[in-house]
Amino acid sequence: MTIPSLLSQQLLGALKQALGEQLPADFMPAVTPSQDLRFGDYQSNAAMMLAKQARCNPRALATQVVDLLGETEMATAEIAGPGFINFRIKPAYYAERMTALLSDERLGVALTDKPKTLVIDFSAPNVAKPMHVGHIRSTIIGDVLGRLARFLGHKVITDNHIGDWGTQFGMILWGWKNLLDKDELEKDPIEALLAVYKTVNAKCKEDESLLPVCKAELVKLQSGDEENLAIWKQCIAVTKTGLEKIYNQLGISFDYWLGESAYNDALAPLVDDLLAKGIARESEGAVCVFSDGFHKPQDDPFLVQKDGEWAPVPAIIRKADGGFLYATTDLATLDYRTQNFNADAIWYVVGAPQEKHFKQIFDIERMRGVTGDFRHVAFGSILGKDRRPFKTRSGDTVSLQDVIDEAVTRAAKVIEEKSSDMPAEEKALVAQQVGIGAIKFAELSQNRMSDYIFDWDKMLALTGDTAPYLQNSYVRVRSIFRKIEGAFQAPDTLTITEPAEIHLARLINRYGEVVPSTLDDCRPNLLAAYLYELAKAFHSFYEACPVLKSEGKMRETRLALCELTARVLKQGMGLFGINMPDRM
RNA sequence: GGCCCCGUAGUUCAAUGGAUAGAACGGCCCUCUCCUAAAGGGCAGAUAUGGGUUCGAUUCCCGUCGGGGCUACCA
Repeated sequence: MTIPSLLSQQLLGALKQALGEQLPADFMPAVTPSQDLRFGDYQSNAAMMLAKQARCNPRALATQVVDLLGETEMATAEIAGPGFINFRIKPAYYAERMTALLSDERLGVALTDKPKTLVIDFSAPNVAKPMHVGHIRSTIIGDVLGRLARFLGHKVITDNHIGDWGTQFGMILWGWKNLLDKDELEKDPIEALLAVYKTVNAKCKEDESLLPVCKAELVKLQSGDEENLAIWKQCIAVTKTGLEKIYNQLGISFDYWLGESAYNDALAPLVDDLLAKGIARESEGAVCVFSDGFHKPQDDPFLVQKDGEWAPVPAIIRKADGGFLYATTDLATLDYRTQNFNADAIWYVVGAPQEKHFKQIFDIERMRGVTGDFRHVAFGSILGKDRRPFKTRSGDTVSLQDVIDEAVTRAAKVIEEKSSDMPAEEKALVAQQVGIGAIKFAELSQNRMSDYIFDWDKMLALTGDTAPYLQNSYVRVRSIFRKIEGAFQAPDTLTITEPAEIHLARLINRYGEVVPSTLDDCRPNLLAAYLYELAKAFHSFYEACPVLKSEGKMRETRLALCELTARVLKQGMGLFGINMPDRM
């Protein structure tokens, strides 16, 4: 059990005594880490909240509660300000918990008591288009949510819902037959396909007669033409190979690659079913789902205000020409996941602009009586220097492979400067770990909802609040352990006294609180901030408290602090899919 | 027009309604005969604007200004 939950229980007991009947039945006092260490380790504002309801003086209530709490083995409570109850944890208590952590593989992170079957839908690039920086957010955040959920005991299914059935195939098919450079296809398949697509796209703009020809190719594909199907399959195959290459470099993998095309056969019956149930109806030739009036107009994803009136914005699930859309596929995909995977939670890691789309999808499920923890884990846009979103349609953005290459190159350069004597093979490996780590950490340390401006130097920075900073603290620990004789022996007791030791102990003990809360709100930046703080505390400790030169209990304690710091850093960064090198 | 997101140091980002708003980069000043200086210690510097709710507001509510997104047959 974490320290704040223990404190919360103690506090509840004291509040019950103090307030008796006046305490609300299901009240659980919040105990949170203090923002400023001058106010102790943890604080609660429960007295201020309750005093209002009970109509008493908050400071008086807090004083009464603090008297009841008294001093425990764990902490001393004190009152401050308008009625804060501050808890100061005793170093000996931290020490005691740490000896337990030394033999705990989970380092204090409890398994969830409500395991879910969770499908995470992320990355989802399009076939025949290379991944660009815009795919970074979904890919990295989705992967991390999967790792976190698994670690916490959920059954996780990751699914790459690739765009393999879009209208772009009309142009690609025509281009494949008329323009494709077979040599280029050998060398860099995705680039070759992209080039074809771009060329055809340009040609269509010049020559209006071409577009219908491309559309005809698409229709042929969709009606099962063998030649076109064969080409289409090849496009998917080469794209997948290219994508795998990038995912491998990033250390990311998927349980399934169920693209849009996997749901083709389900679309027509789905629309028929929605029509039969009266959830969808025809309008202007298309089949649409309209508002059922469940929500207030301003919260209704099927309504928009126009000229002072609420006008319908239906979800179209079948076009007037009979074609199906994004929404149709997503509904069919959701059905598949709930039925075949028995998913009770489905999280979509998709950009914020699609918020309305998902609100509609989830609302249609509500109308159909399908329930579950369906979430749109949205994130902000990556902007160009002009503060406008990168244009993905025109294709002139930075490719993900270029970002990776540049990151590794930059890391390699620093390694060459700092550790020129390292074997070449290790240099290459460390450059990979540092470079990729830098990219991932730059993404994960940001609030996922914020837009950010793409900047090479920021994304690939190797100093400051970055992965290499954390990796370096790990490296420093490993370096210490290389210098002691024999393996690390966990001592039975620890004695922490120095401020730097206490602070490090405080943060190590907090790991078990941070990991679950990071998943609760799908906010990797909480864990990133914690890990950075831990690394920072370690670097300070490292400067202030010599380990190898100390003796006896002090040395044992410091070695244990080093060991636990390293374990937390390694495991925490592992949850981010970032590797920690032993040397750098 | 309506709905959603956003506006914090020179720059890029943090902050479940909490106390003196944190970092990083950049700038200035210190620390390597000492476990990896990819480090540590210090200085300067910010909540767009006007109201409201609250013991307390960067956070919640209303208005103004500014940026972005969405707003029926693309994904």
